[in-house]
Amino acid sequence: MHRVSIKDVAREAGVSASTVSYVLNNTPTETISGETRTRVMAAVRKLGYVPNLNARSLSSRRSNLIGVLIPQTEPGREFMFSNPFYGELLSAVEYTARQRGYHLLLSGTQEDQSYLSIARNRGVDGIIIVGTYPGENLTELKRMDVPVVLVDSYVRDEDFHIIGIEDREGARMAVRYLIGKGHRRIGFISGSIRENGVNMKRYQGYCDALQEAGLPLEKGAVYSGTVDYEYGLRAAEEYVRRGKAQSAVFLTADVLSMGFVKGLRQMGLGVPDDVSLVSFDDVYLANMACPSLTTVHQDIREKGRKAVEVVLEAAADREKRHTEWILPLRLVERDSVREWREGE
Amino acid sequence: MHRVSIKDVAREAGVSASTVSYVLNNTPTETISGETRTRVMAAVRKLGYVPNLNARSLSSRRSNLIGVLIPQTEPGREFMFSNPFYGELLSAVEYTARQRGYHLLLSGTQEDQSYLSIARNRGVDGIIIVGTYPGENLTELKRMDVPVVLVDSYVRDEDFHIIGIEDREGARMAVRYLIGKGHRRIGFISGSIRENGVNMKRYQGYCDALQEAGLPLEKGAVYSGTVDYEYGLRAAEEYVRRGKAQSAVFLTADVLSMGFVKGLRQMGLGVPDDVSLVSFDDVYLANMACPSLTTVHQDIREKGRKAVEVVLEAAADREKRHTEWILPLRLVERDSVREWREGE
DNA sequence: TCCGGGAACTGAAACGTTTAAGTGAACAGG
DNA sequence: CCTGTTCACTTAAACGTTTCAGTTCCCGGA
Repeated sequence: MHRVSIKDVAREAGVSASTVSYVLNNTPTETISGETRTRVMAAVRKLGYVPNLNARSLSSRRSNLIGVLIPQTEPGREFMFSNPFYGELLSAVEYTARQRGYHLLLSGTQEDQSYLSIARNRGVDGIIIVGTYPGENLTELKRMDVPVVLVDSYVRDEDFHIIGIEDREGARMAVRYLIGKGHRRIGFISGSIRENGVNMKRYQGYCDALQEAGLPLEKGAVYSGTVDYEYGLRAAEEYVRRGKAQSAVFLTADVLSMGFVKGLRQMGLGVPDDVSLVSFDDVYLANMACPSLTTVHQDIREKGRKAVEVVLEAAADREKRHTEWILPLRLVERDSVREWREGE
Repeated sequence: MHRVSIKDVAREAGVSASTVSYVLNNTPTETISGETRTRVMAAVRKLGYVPNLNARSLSSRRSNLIGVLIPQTEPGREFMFSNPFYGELLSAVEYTARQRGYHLLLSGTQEDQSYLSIARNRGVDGIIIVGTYPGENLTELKRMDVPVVLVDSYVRDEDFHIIGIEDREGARMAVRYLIGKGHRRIGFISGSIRENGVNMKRYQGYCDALQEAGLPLEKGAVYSGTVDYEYGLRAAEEYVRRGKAQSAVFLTADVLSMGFVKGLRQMGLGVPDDVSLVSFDDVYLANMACPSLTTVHQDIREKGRKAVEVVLEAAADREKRHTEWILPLRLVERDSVREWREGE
């Protein structure tokens, strides 16, 4: 079965292949007569022709393809979306890209290199990398001269575009809120706190808030593991084992909260009656949870949309090496915090 | 900046381009000497060469790309993953594909045609379509002579591969379970019940179970809308408005349950105290919910894995026009159902 | 009548691979 | 010494576009 190509259309319409190409890419209208144009389009329709995008990419060096790299949080674990945040972000990215006539080349990533060399040679027009990557790949990335947008990464580099949020400020906002509700001893639960990582930033915000309220920083109030439901469960156990010293907790992701709440419940404790908590992200889950979560809201759709816009702008104008977009945060009050009275 | 091509490697290694190609695709080892092989590999490494996959696809008519089409449930709504089921499925698909050396070309779909003509011309090696599509596209799909796997679709066609579950049987299992717990009046909440659709199948299962227990089918016990959290909320309101006639409810998706539970709670009703419910899918959310959901479990990872395997097998052997895989279901008992005593 | 110039195309090279077919050297068998 | 095989490559033709550089043709102006 012969796939119909541009030549078939040309023959059918009685013109050359290049004319067909010009019509299809509607080059400035003056150079092709209306009559030819309609004849070509008729042939296209009649034969059911659709261009071969591989050939187009090869020839034009544009692919209308955006590479998207999403972290696979644990090696060997299928569910890269163990945190629904990624699903929502991806969804927003896909939607925006599709509106603009782009498709997504999706790859999960463990912390291996392979994904890079692959993603690059599809000839993608740009790459959106979500999350945090070790620095050694970056030089490789630079070599390929393709616009790169780093979403939620701690890396700062003059050759990459950045989309992020005020992690530190957001965390401070959350903890300050708890303090405003009367809490004096506040825990911190997060993924692994690595130098310059997102969790580190949020930890700093946590410290900031305590400090400005003159509250002590307790070593035993900090829990650090992985960002998923299971760790939330474990953190709850640990919290009880350590003696339930804090009346409130700040968690760096909503999924963590989901696990934490569940873990507490299994041990007979309730939120917010026994422990208050505020978390981070405001994934749609946060509102579904019970209690619904008071959380630092970030606009995930906007983040995804922005990522696509930035990558496409940079693709159109390769002079743009570096832009930085820090999206605003706000606290959403729901039902996971209660007031704490002095001496309770 | 010149992208290094196979010719550069050839020059560097002092061989022809085709030799390089043969080495890279490691054709049967006898035909290339070990010495040449190492020299080529050295050149590849030295120059940092990586093949251009577009060119490769164009020439070899294989792309190592799988097209994945995920329904965007509502037009204009970014979150195609409003049902986390899709995220989990996609994740499993991506993981399996990556293991096999394939990448994913992702596109959301409204019920328009455009996505098809696009997906096809990337020269994907196969297409995985999730959910249900109107029939008119199918003839178009057939024309493109590419293996197609339909996941959770009602369409049966000798030219497509099918992966699904026993929807009807699963629903029956769920409702039978409720009956076993003593419930006599049981509601049904689902997305729109269209001819031959998944929801129709589950509705039939619901009817089966009632019938075999000699229970009447009540018109007012059926709620049909869209498969998302919001409709779950609205269904709860409607349930109360109609007089809370049923002591238990079967919902066709976990997200629906999430909304329903929340909606009830807002009106002062509790699950399972006032209403029992069992739902469908066993998305990871189902276990996080409170109460955790008794639900019909389907193995989403397995579904995704199978989809990739089938599509790749079919790509390797174009004689395989049609296979059908119906994955098993089982009921997972959690905390959303309580026993109902006669005359309560 | 000739010339210049624009409109409306066409020709052909290029994009970077794969792969069928071809080539030459080495070598074994007779 | 000739012939046939095998080994280890190389040649060149695709694959289906885009796009630069022509080429025709026609028309208006001098």
